[in-house]
Amino acid sequence: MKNKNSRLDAIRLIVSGQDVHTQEELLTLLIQDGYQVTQATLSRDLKRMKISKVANAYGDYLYVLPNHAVIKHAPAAEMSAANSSGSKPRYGFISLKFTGNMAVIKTCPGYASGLAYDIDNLNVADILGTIAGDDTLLIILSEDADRTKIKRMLEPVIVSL
Amino acid sequence: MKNKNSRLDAIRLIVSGQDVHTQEELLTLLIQDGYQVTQATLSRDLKRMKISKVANAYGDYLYVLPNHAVIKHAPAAEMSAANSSGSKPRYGFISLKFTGNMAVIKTCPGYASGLAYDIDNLNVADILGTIAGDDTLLIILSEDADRTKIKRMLEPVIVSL
DNA sequence: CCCATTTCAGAATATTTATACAATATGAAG
DNA sequence: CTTCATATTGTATAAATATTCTGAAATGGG
Repeated sequence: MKNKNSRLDAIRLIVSGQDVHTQEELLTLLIQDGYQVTQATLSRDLKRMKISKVANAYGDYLYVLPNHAVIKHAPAAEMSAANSSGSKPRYGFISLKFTGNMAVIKTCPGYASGLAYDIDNLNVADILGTIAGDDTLLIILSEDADRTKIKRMLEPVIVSL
Repeated sequence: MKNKNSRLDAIRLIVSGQDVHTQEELLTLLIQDGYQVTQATLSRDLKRMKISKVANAYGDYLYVLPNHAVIKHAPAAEMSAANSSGSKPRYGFISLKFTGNMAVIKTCPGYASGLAYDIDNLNVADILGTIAGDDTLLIILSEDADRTKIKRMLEPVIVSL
């Protein structure tokens, strides 16, 4: 409840789940959750996570996670690999589905970005890139990617750590 | 040169084409272009256009256009003035790969959105749309797109390493 | 034309956010 | 165990940004 990483997770969760207008407001919410911080630290946290303040349609300013341009969910998923082994998911992982030469991962709100980062760092040759929304993560595969192999490669990031 | 809409266009152009760190900086650039404004007006303009300030890797805050996942319809003139847009090359470019009817461009962190904007402005008929994340850019190609041709069309906006 | 209404923008200022600085902690290397 | 380096944070404050208040200009009936 008190180390930096858990605080960053908490911020992501709060920002993705409710309207936060100022850093002071976020500060209050975090303190209610038992975190002891100051505005200065929040400023740095938000900078590190690239969370930014943008106007919404009603003229308010809200903090939003990066890449809030939503990636449309793949329509007809033809294959689901969700929790095939019943392992405990990590990073809010919910499901993995393939369609065409893409994979779509659903996560709890706010977690797609962090998971995308981990997947990028796997440096799997058949994963050409990832794009993260708030709770959806699109993975672009190479043309000759093998789905079973991809699933196996992703397992360490999804299940453990 | 002096009405509101032309100013908004000018702001979009500046923000998409170069690094703007503060509203004061943007103010200076606009004044150089012959616009007479103040910081207060810029604050309102940026709010209206949902242009926001985000951290770029290594410490800077930059103003960026809102994330866009624009799928164009009815491609206008056939690559008419495609290369007439005065976009400068983006130095964040890392790699370009094709898969199926898509292309994936990897960039340095934070550069994908700006590059996507430039590519949209190329008005290449075979590029149906782009989706930009932070350091990854997805280009949706028409089914009969010619990869060599696409590469050639993209040359003006990317810098080969 | 005249008045009401709205849009727009500048100056001043309140609010919000970023950072310089100092303190403390952590850990590696000798 | 020291010493040096690095990381993290709070305090205080600087810097940046949003807004209030005001007035000028446009708009639009009647």
